[in-house]
Amino acid sequence: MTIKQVAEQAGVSTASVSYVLSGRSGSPDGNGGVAKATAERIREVAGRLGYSPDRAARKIRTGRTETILLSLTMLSDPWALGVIEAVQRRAMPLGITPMILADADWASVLRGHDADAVFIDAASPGKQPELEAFAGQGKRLVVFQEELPAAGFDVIRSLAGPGCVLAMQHLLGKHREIAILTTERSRNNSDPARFQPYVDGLAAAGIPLRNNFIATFDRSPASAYAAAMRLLDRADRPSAIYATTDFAAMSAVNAAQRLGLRIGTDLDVVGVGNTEEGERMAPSLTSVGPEGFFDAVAELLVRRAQGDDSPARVIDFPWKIFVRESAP
Amino acid sequence: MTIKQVAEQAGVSTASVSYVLSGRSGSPDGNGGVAKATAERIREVAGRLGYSPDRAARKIRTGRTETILLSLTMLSDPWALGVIEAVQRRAMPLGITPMILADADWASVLRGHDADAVFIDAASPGKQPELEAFAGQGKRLVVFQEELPAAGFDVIRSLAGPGCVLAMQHLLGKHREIAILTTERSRNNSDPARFQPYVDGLAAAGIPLRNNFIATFDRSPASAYAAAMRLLDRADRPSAIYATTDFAAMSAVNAAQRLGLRIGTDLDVVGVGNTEEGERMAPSLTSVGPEGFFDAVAELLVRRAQGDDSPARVIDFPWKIFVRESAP
DNA sequence: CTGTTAGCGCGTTCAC
DNA sequence: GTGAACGCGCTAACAG
Repeated sequence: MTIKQVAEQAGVSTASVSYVLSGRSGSPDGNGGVAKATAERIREVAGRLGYSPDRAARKIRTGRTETILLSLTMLSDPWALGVIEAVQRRAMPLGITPMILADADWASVLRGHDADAVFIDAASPGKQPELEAFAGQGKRLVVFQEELPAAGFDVIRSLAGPGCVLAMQHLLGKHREIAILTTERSRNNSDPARFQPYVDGLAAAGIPLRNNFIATFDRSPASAYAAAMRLLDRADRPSAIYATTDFAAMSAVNAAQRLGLRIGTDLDVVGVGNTEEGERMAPSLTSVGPEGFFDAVAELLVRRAQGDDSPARVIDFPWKIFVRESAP
Repeated sequence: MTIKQVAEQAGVSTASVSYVLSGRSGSPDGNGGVAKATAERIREVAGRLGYSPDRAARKIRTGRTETILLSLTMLSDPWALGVIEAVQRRAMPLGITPMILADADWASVLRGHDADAVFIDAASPGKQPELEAFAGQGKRLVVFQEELPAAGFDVIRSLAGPGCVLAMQHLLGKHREIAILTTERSRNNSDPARFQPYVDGLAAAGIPLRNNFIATFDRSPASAYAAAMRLLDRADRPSAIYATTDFAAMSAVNAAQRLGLRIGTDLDVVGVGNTEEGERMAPSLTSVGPEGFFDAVAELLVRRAQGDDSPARVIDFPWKIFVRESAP
């Protein structure tokens, strides 16, 4: 089905078909200077033949793909679902399709695939040159990262640092045996916002750092569960766990329950991210997080996808603590 | 960065650049009849300029996008993650990028976006004409569905029916108060494979069907959780729950635990799908499911994406029951 | 006001 | 190793 076949069937030129179906240019009736009757006939034929323009061909001329790419590292994380859902809701009504790239190397994919806007949820600060290069090629990026400047691409961040301080303060009000469940990356301080508050919080309370109270996991729920088990399945287990993501906190709760520990009594757990899933689980999860974050991401992406050319910005979100059953 | 700029810089024609960089056609050295030295120079220039071909332009000529589209209805379902992970693993090494379409109307997206192969995880039988139309346009579809014939598109199914019979038999060995947690769609018998075994199983055991032992949920985990609560939070609660997905079963376990019920003692829960998450949760989930399913899906998709033109097939997977703690 | 002609953009590939 | 046509849709310029 090409535009040419539609034009033939309708007895007009391809130009007329294009004008009518893309609704661009010319008169405000949306027919681009084509008589109403003709426009109607064209639409009828296009409908009958099931024609719809080849996006690739269109892209070559217009530079637009009507697409937003979401590069998400950990799809199993409710955080990712939050992003997807918000973007979906905002973009679909405008005819923009959100495509998800799971846990892949965004750099290599971005090289070839062109979306009108791209969201990247995990870029180490070292990738800044690469990101700048893409931005220089005219790709519109929105990067979720806590340390990068807005060097040609938007940076959206949510100040996890102060938020995590709140989480630790909450636990320190009742506990001294506090373990941390975090990612390897975080632990190496390539992402200090979530790890440092643990160290500083203990130090401020005069509690020494214990190596066997530090457990790390990689991106799979399985490994978070195993890491939590390592912390809990022994005599000198901690009385509280500070988990650097909600999903890890949920795994910790599962592990604790498996061991017969009562959450909120034998063990307090605090997560980071304040996801809906955490709020809903039993027991509900105490967590720190931003408010309105997903909608802001969606809003920004859609604006950029529609060609907003204003200077790149850094957008911050304040965090607060949501106290629930897992750490009363 | 276009092919023309690379050609200029290297002092050759665009044809030579294309031959070298796409590695197609002609001589087996992969240079398409371009001298080694020239090929080297071209590669060097392309690398220096950071060139990479525009996929849209390439698609217009070759008809290939090097892309597989996965239309997945419920990303939060571990089942979806299983599909993604398997396809990722199989496709990436071949330079094929899997793109995910979350919970969207595949029909409208498919109209415009062209992937080399498309996986659709939820198509009601009524959509057959639409699917056939797409297949007729040369789109390669793989549909996960239990009733459709292979009408121009591949159908992969896993005989949930017999599997669910196993699940019910397992519960009927110990219980008479068995509730079902299922989707609205399933209940209307638009997907009888998972619902009918419940009805038939009870009938065969001479147990009357009770309307208040039937609870339905839609695609969100929240609603599965709420549905489970409706079943459990009352005096005449069932002693076992047959959930038509693993993710619903997990929600039921959470709900039961919140109510203080002991899983495997006060309440048995069986899921459908046999997901890794279910296996890992505490208590581990008894479930029925196929073996090797994800890899088969990935294998088929990749073959189709690479142009396999053999007749469309229906592929079946036998199911078995995996007995674990949630229903010993 | 209605419609067409023709060239563009980019990578591929046939014929020389 | 190259020239040039090709595929598809968009749109400026032009003609009735």
